[in-house]
This record gives sequence, structure tokens and C-alpha cells, in this order.
Amino acid sequence: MPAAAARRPSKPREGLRERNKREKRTRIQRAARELFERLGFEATTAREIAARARVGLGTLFLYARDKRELLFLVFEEESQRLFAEADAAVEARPEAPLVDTLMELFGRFLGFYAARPDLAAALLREFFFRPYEPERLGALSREYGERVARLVERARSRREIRSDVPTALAANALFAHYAFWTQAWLGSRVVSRDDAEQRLRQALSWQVEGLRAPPDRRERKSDDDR
Amino acid sequence: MPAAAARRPSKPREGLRERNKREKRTRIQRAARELFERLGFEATTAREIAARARVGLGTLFLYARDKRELLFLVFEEESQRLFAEADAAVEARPEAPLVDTLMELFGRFLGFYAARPDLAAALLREFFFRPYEPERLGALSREYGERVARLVERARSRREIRSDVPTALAANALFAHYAFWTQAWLGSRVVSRDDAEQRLRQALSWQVEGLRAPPDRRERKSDDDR
DNA sequence: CCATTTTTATGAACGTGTTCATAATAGGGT
DNA sequence: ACCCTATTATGAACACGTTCATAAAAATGG
Repeated sequence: MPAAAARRPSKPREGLRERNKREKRTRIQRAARELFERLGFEATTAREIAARARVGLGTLFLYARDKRELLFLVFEEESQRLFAEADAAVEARPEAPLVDTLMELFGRFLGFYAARPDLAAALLREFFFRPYEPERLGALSREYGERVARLVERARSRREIRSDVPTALAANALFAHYAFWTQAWLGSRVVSRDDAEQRLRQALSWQVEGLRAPPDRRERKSDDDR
Repeated sequence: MPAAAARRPSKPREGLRERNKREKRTRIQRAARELFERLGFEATTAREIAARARVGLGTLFLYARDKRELLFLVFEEESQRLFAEADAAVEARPEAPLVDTLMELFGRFLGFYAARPDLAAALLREFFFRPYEPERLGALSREYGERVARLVERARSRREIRSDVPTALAANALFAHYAFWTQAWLGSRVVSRDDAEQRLRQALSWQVEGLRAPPDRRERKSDDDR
């Protein structure tokens, strides 16, 4: 690059303020992840996180509105990775049945949860009940929903799904089973991870059956009356 | 009864201990319900409940292991009433379609939640994720599941449901939709109660479709292959 | 009726998440 | 260089849920 173009190519240049903030945010996120994964969510105290991140206690709540949001901070990163992996796997088999593509997505999250069940349980408790504005967590939640909807849309264009069922509602119906079995597994641990995964797949296939396009040559019959 | 049988007919007679405990338990339950319903779960403090029940702060945690269990104490009573009502409604229409009977049950709970959404949200947050032994809450949860299973069993004997689907799994699949829409409604309030109820019914009917017995005269066709 | 044991009740004390008045720091303007 | 303003950082202070050493009350036995 010629020395003539000295006035910063396009970056607005980062002031000291911005840099310090970014560094602190990273330190906090790292500290939170390490402690949460090692000790669990409840057992980790805000004071520990602050100490490990080398910031004051109050500073923590400048970067996260409360302890739960520290959890999301950690999870956001991870789930972007999982989303990308799932997308790649789906692209590799464009004609795979809907259930299989859904399991590429759901299964990856189950795998992630399996490695840190306590953290995952805390996460999901907050995930499904969020009294916040749809900021942070809402975005993730929405992204998940959209991804499922995209898979449904594919299946619909392949006529695996009836066309008179709105995509969003079909996606909800499928997601419901994922939520249920995840909760059944992580919430009370009465079912193992393998059981949950297997039953989820089964439930999804029954669900797809209910959303399936009827055979082409079907005529109005009285068998699906009122 | 002859006076000769003077030694307590059958009641082991209630000592002072038992009576005091029973009275305290009732006072605590009443106080908790009143305050939770008026102020919401989070906003109600243990100290307020103790004061209103005229017991010491520590006494509260002699009757409930923690604040959440106070919530269950309140809910248990109410749900027994709702169960009984739903049972009666189902008995009144023994031949009603599965979806209708399910909505008799689910709808009643939605109605109860609608009257106290904040309380209900707190309740469900704990309901679906319970780190306890399957005591209190587990019993309720199990009772709910059994009730759904009973409705499925009925429908199955009427051939509304395929016979090769285990009752318990079909019940889970249906319950999953109830859980999902309840959470969607109470968790973030992005859907109204009416929307949630209507979409739940729709989802249930799609689900039943997937679990439905195939028409009698169907033969092995290649249309539902792998 | 009193003495002893067992059960139940209590609130001070603890550790927690969160707030907030105050201090430290960075960015400009002169 | 220096002041002035806006932004960011901090930990003492607060209110909360929960625990626990101690006290009160009830049962039991003589």
C-alpha cells in the first residue's frame, strides 16, 4: 500500500475508550465461561467472575444486565458455531428427508448440552422464559426458529409437507418436540440423552406424518370429515 | 355405637403437635397464595409471607424447602380442582374426538393461568425444570401425564390412534404442544392467550393426524417408504 | 406434678445478586 | 498544557432467600 493513503483506509479508528471496553468485555466473557463450565451456573458467584476478569463487581453489570445475561453472552458464541456446522451438514445432503435435516440441527445442540448438562439446564430455564425485551436472547431464539422454518420450507417445496400448512406453524410444531425432549432430559434427568434423542426423532417423524401432503390421487372423501 | 368401644373409634386422635402443625401449614399456604396472587412471585418476600402467616421467618422453611415450594403448595390445591372439572367434562361426552377431550384438560389450565399470568409464568419455569427428587412437583407432573395418557388410551380403543404407537409416547407428543404454546404465551407474551389456544388446537389436530390409524382397507404401498 | 427427651419455632447471621453515589478516565476545546 | 464534560469503573450498601445455633413447646415417664 502506498504511503500516500495514510489517513486510515476505512476503519474509523478505535479510541482508547472502545479498546478498553472491548478488552473488558472479552475478559468478562472468558471468565464467565470458564467458571460456569467448571462450577456450574448457580455455584458461580458474580464476585468470582469479576475477580477472574480483573474488573470491579459493579463493572460486571455494566456489560450484562444480570447474571443470566452473562450466560447468554457465553452461549451466543457457541451457538453461532453450532448453527454454521448444522448449515454445512444440511447443504451436504440437499435431498435428505426433513427429519434428518432437523436432527442435524437439534442433535448438535443436544451434543453441546450433553457436555455441560448443568449449564445447559440453567440456560434453557432462561431460554424458554425470558421476561426481557427481545434483545439478546430473543435474537437467538428467533434465529433458531427461522432456521427450522427454512428446513420446513425446503421440505415443502419437495412436497414432503402439505402446502396448506403455514411454514411458521409447522416449524413451531416440530420445534415443540425438540423443546419437550430437551426439557425432559435436562430438566429432571429421568431420561438419558440417548433416549431423548431417539424419542425426539420418533416424535418428529410422527409429526411430519401429520403434516405430510396427502397422496396425489386422493379425492374428497368423508373419512376426514368435521 | 356402644359406650364400651370407648377407646377411639378409629382416629388416632390428633395431638397438640399435629394440630398446631396443620394450622400453621394452612396459614402459610393462605398467606402465600394471597401475596403471590396480589404482588406476583418475585415481588413477594419470604418475610412478608411469614409475617402474614404469623410465624417466624425460619418456620416457613420448615414447611417448604424453599420459596418455590411455597408456589407448589398453592398450585397443588388448584390443580386438583381443575383435574376434577376436566374429568367431569370428559365423562359427559364419552365419544368426543381426542382433540376435544385434550382441550377440556389443557384449556382449563390455560384459563387458570390467564387469571394470574405472572404467577403462572413463575410456576411453569419451575415446573419444567425441577432439580428436586420427584416429590411434590413430580407427583403433579406425573398425574398430568397419566391423565393425557388415559385420554389417548380411550382414543386408541376407538381406533382414532394407530395401535402400534405406545400410549405413553403419543401422550408425550401431544403434551409437547401444550407445553410449547403455554411457554410461548406466558414466557414472552408475544402471542395472546386466544392465539395460543387456537394454535394449540391446530397443532394437536395435526399431531393426531400423524398418529391416526390408517384407513382399514389400506394395503402396503410404496408411498410411505423410508 | 416435675424431669427428661423429642419435636417444633425462631430470628440473627450469612452469602448472594444487584444498585448507586462517587471516583477515575478519556475526549475535545482553547 | 490545562480545564471541562461525558463516559466508564468501582465497591460499599441494600434487600433478599436460606441456614443454624438456640429457645420454646409438647410428649413421655415416673
